[in-house]
Amino acid sequence: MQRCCRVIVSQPPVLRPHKGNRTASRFCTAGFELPEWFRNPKKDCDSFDDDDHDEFVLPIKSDPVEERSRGGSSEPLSLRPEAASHDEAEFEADFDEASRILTSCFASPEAIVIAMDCCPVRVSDRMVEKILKRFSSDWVAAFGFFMWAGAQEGYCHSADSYNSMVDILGKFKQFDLMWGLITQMDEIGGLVSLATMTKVMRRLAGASRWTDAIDAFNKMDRFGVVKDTTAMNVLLDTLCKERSVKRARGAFQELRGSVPPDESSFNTLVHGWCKARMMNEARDTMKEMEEHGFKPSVITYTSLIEAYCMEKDFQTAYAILNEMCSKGCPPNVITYTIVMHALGKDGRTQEALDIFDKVRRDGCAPDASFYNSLIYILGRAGRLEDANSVVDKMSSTGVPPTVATFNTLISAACDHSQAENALKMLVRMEEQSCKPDIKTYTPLLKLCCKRQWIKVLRFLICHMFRKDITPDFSTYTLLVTWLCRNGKPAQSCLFLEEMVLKGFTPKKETFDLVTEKLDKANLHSAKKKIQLLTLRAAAVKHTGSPHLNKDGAAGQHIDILSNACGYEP
DNA sequence: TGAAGTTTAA
Repeated sequence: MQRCCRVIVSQPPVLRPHKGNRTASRFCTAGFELPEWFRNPKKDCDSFDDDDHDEFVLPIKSDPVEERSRGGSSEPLSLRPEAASHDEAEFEADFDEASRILTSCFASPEAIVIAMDCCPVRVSDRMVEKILKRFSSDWVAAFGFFMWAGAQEGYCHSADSYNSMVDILGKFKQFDLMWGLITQMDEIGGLVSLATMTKVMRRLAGASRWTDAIDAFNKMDRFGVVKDTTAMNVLLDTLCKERSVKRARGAFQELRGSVPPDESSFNTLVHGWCKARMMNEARDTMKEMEEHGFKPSVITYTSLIEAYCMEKDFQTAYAILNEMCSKGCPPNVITYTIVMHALGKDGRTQEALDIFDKVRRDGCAPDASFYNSLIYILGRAGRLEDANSVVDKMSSTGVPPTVATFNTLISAACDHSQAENALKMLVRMEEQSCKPDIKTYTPLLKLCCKRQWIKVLRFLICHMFRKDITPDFSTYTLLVTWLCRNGKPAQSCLFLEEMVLKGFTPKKETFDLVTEKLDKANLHSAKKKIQLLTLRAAAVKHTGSPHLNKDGAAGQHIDILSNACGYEP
């Protein structure tokens, strides 16, 4: 029913059964294995004392994060703040238990339903929401749990839970299952809303199924969702954001007779043209907007300015700024952020800082994004001290730093090889109860891969999991490619396999790179596995499932994959 | 996430 394959990455393969986990068999090789907490994050990190060659030592003895991760301090390893009550403790225990089961490799959502049936987890809306969030990058786990929960007595999924599930299935292009769920929501009655259809349209368009997205809009009244201006604007925005402004225009022309456009409809289209750098069309849409009695607003002009900034045509951008002032439509903090940021990115640091002064002179209140952009510019110019002092300035002016503030500082520190400062920032985030996201970790992970700091890499992945953050497609790609480029092809393989197991389809270049490096390192059996993994990835793309299925091609490849390495599934 | 702006990144 369940099985799990590991890539064997060295010669000869050393088969080491996984200690203490009944559900996931795991095999590894000398030197490196994906740590236990990679699969089962709630377990302690116990693998820091591996004998990796690792030049980097975490710098500060008193670093609370490090101490905790080693599990060696007097402070107990706490995965979360003290449970507030008995109920809370029970909830957390249930969550851990469900996570433990779902972290194993399962053949299908149905297999998860069977496994979950033996587990005394109490279902609630909150539990479902939390599990779906935690497993939002593993649709089989998420959907298996969702189905199991929905079958529990006395529990019915909320509209929000359905919407989250719809979104996850859409993200992994499981459109048949997604529509099945919509039908179910409709049959229960009244659960399909514009929020649901928004997710459907965005996921379809995101998968380049623009026509399907338009069809979804057209048939949404069948589910009781009104095709009004708001709904039309969602469709237009979706098509524009997903690289099809021309289809947006087409849909707009078709719908405008029955659905009255508003200012947003036009601004969405103008922004779409600007994003596509089709400035004539953008200006035409602005004219049309005026014909409909809507005056171009600060949003409209800002879209234009952004497009010219992207083209590095600062001359025109400045001209529009002046035009705005003369038309009585002054730029706001967003407009200035765009201009300042583009200047900074283009290396015109002083000009960018002049904008900062202008904003202060104009009495336009900077917000967090504006400050974050300033931090980015200073960091990029190597002025890390100044960048750090902006944070103090923010706090003193009542604009608290955000995740992006810290992420930007971490990224700047990493870019300037200040790993210690970057890691300290991670601690500071914790102190300030600022929840990291995936972007917090990417620069750090990249730096570790570049420097071959395998232990720190593990530490970070452990840290991520404690925060309920799982690698996404680009993080996996980053790990695989950077480890590979920096003399760690074997380790890179493990992440590549993990990636495929999670249902991501790596790019061909990623496979090619890994194969080439394995070849050079004479890791023949690993290369063979990667080639089989390529087939598996192709099967995933074809069947949409990374997991075994009764008749699908993926299943066969797994068998080959297992047999080829000489261990039992 | 979603009518405009900030952090990663090939």
